[in-house]
Amino acid sequence: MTKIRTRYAPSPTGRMHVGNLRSALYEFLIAKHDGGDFMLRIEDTDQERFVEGATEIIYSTLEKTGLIHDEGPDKDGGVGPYVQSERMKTGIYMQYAKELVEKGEAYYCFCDKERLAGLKTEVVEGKEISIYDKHCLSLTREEVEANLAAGKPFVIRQNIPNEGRTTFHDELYGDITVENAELDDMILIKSDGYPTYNFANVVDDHTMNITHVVRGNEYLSSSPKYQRLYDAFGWQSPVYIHLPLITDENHKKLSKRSGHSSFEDLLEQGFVTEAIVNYIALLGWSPEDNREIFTLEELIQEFDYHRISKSPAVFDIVKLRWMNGEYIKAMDFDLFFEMAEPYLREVLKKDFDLKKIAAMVKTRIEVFPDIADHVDFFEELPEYDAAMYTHKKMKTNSETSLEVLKDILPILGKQEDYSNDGLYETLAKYVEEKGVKNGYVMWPIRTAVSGKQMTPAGATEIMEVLGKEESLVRIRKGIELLEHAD
RNA sequence: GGCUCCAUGGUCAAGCGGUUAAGACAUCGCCCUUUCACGGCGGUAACACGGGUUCGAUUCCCGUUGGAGUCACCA
Repeated sequence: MTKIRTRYAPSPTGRMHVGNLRSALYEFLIAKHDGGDFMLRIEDTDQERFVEGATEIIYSTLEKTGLIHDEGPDKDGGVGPYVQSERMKTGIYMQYAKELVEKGEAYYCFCDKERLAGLKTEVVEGKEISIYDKHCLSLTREEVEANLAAGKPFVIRQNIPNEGRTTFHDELYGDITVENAELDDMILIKSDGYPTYNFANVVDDHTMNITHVVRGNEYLSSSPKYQRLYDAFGWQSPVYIHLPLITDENHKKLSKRSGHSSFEDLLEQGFVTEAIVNYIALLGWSPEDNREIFTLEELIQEFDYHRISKSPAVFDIVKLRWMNGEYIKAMDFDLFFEMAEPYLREVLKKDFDLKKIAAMVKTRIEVFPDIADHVDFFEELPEYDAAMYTHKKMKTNSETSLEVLKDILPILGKQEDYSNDGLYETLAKYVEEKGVKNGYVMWPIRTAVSGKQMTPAGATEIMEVLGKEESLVRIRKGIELLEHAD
């Protein structure tokens, strides 16, 4: 059995879409699970769509996610990716295209844009399709030579007969057959001399000895054309694995409009790389057991492409959030603090013990930006309503709270030890003397020092962070508020 | 519209002829608790429809319906 060789073949047109990231991940996993090789090939044959810096985004994304390619032309002493515009310089694509022309499997076409536009037909409102009419196929060899000699712009088209049918095999979807008449004579070489994606893809996959072509199933319908290309060359076609689409909540192909369609979007929204990779791995694939949390290493171990699903999967940001929360909870504290600090500093300008606050918040957030809502009250006591002092279960209301706060104010005023433990001890004593439930006194205090319905910690922990002075100020404010209630 | 693919709860999904049809997210309730969250326990919720095949269909076949993808000198 030969080694599995897969490739990720993105075009540098912007940020890395999660659909593409998943393709890259599966291509990587399929190869690695089998001890094979994973290649990277930059498909930059479209000069118009090329986006400055997009190639760098691809590199950095793959590096961050750990999807490191194995092989490629030497570049600065390292393993570079294959780059089509570089390969183009060797004339490889044109050479192969001409081979097909010789075989009668392709032909020169000199039709201009206007003529092509005339071929378009509107099939349903707003949608138009165009099938080339093989006009230039009838050109004689002499006519072609003459046109070429005259420097007339040309493209090279694949010659697909109008008769018969073409079948290809997909590992997941099985045999798929289409009528040749349904297939358009697609362009192989563009008038600027560059190959089209379709053609470069076939030539490169073959010359790079790719054994498993893994791609999104939006390519399913053009695969018969690829198959005909392999057949025309007399090449053995690779194993095809078409991946189910990732859709948005409306079951449409995930697009930029969803706002979280790219890896970079997700990072900016406070997701961690490992959680993103983990979640994406599970969109369209599931392990034999019910496990959901996987490291990349574990995925390599478990990934069996036969278990890839055939139906599209909705990208569920809510579940990703949950998973991200799991990763944050499991994260080493120092690393967590490093990542959380910028978010903390954004809302906390005063001199707080950020580590203590970070620890409070670690198990309660799903993504880093959640931090702000949890901790903003430390910076400044928010406006709040006296009704907040009423808690059914704690059996508290404005009156009981006022009484407790008034009782406790002098006690806390004398208190020197403002550590969580020290404060708790003092308050516990008061609770005991009074013969009430913990919450009966903790609730009003917590409310007074935070002004919030929910906080990341209890009353004493909050006071510890706030310090004596600020704690007392806030309790006095609470008393004032309650006295002027009604 | 042609062609192609897909079809188990709201979402991700297990299942591959006989099951009380798993599990996770979300949702709801209870417990825990110095509030909320975390955690624990439990509940609601699914085989699109119609024909076959079979002793028996969620599972196999056909059709219907529904959804998606695709139909460029873009990838």
